[in-house]
Amino acid sequence: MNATIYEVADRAGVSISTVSRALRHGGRISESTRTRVREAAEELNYLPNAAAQTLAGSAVRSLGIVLPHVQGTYYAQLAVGFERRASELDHSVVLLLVGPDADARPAVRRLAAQVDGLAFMAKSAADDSLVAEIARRRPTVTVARGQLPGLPAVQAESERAAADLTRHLVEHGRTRFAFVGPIDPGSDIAARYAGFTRALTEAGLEVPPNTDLPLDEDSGRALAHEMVADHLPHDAIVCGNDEVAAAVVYELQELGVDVPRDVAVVGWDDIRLARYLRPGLTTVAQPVAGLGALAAEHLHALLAGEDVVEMTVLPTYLVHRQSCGCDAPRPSPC
Amino acid sequence: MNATIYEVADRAGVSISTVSRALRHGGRISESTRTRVREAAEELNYLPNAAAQTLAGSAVRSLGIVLPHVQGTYYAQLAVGFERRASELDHSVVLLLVGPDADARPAVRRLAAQVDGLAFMAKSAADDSLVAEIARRRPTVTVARGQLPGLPAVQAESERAAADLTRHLVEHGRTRFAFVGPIDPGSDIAARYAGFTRALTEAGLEVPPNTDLPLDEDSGRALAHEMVADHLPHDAIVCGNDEVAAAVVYELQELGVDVPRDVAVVGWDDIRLARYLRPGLTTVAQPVAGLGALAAEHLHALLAGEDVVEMTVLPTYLVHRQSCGCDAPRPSPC
DNA sequence: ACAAGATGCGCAAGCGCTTGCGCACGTCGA
DNA sequence: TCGACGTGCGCAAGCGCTTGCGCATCTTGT
Repeated sequence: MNATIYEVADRAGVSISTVSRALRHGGRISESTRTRVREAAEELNYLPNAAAQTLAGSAVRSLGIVLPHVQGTYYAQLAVGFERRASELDHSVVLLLVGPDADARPAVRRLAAQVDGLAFMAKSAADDSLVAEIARRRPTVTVARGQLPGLPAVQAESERAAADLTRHLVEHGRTRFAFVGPIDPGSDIAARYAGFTRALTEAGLEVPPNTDLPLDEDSGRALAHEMVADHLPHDAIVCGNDEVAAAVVYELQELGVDVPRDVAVVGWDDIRLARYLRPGLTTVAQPVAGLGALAAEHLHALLAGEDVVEMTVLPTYLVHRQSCGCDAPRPSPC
Repeated sequence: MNATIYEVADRAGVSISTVSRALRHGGRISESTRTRVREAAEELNYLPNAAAQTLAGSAVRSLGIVLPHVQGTYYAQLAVGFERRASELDHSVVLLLVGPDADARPAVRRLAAQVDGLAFMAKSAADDSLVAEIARRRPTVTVARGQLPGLPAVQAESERAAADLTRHLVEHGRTRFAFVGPIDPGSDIAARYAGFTRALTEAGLEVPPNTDLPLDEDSGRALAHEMVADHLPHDAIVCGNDEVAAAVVYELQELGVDVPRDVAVVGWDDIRLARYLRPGLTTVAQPVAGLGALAAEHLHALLAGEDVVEMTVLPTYLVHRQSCGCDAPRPSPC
């Protein structure tokens, strides 16, 4: 294991420069030498040391991606989209998951030392000051986490979709709303909450206080129980993601509440299983993998010295199923 | 951006050795010098070049993980489990996703050059010969993909759980079975199919031919339609994962079939949404993140020169919900 | 047959860092 | 007062590789 270029050179009876050239962009090497070198490399299980290659200037670029290690498919899709595009662009990707309570600083710094550019995804993984610190030393983009001055950001349209979604529920005759999700300023969810309140205000409805519940299934279950205990104070629940919405729906049903008749529930993300719930979950589809891919592209451009637009917003769209009160799947927004 | 240790040394008025020592395991440096160096580093936004550090012998170990870039939460959990443990053990993790038709070889080789050890997850990402080739040059473990001679493998118990699951359905009075999933020799799914056939044989029931359908939702939908067209040739469907099972259930219901009365359907993986389906999906829970974590641990041990047991099998357990015919959730296996 | 160019290869510098060794001081015990 | 240590730091080697440059050797045109 771990043969070096010297051993390969020895075995092939050439110099290390020849080995290097033979194994790479192959300029000016005779065919016979090249074969000899290749064979020697093969016999020794030679694998060039990537650190040395990098140091010596050959571009083995790698990109880092940091995200919270929460459950759910959202972050996974982000990572997948990023990796796919990064691979196509010939970058390798280093993955860093950050727990909610862990101190991200040392880990993120180590990552930054290791990669040529980084993408910070979602608010929770690293705070703004950390991101700004890193951005001073490496090309950096943010994804779905609001904008920092001077940094390219990519995110999905949220405010308008949330307003549309809320308006749709208003059109179904709903009047007593609740919103489930933690509202970090600058986050995606905050933008959705803004759209939510705007639509309600425009409809002349009361804007409920922000519940500020975390986005997990326990919240959903708890909310359902609370609602039933309070004799259904709401007739429409806008959830921060589909997992929570699923939990709310399920638990309401268990407690004998009819969804959507008594309470409409909508989610966000359009996870794959949203369509298999009964009622089908009305939700907002986001181009999650697209966000990841775009982040990779921006990093690539940044590394190539190109300028990158500061803010990219990808479109989202409503997916009407039944949990909002629609009878059947509809092909297009009402 | 990208200040070097030389510039820091200049600015602090010391030699590069002092900078290196001051910023690291700080042996034998006066406090005043150390502060001066730190300040200089800070002002220059200095980040040590990881490639150089690696080359010079300081252990910045990184582990690679290669998996198919299929949808679903299974691989995401594997990756998360791996990353968490690897981080704890002070390894960074490089992620490589391989498409089903893409040629994995060059990408995997590049990855191998870049990391100190690799984990291959699931059969589809890289074939045995590739894995064997890489294993000759780097410590390697396989996860949920069967065993290769000489390589540590970790996987979840499959055969027995599949047999238990099948037997459970037999106890519910089911007699006409089908199995959904591609049966690559040596794969997890193959082991499950083996358990499935064993249980049927032991029960004196007919073993259906292997449908060998891919594990996606289209397969599920197609199967449902086919079954209805054929007047329900099966009364129990054992699916290779929960996503397929969800699709089968949904589509059967759409076609007016009662699940589980007319047809029982069970899945595998216990994805989070399995419990929110109606009927709740009976399935097999696997310690997926645990598999990933274990792989990271094994790699860590291998790099430390320790021996690692060749095969580790993690326990799985049945999760009884209603889609098998059970009336209500049960706390423990029947 | 000979200069001019093409071809094949080796030399050596250098990428940014870590670390063993040794030198110059300062401190202490006798 | 002097030798024996301890402390703080610099020197320089070396990690494994890439690549510009230059030197032979071979090919080609005339």
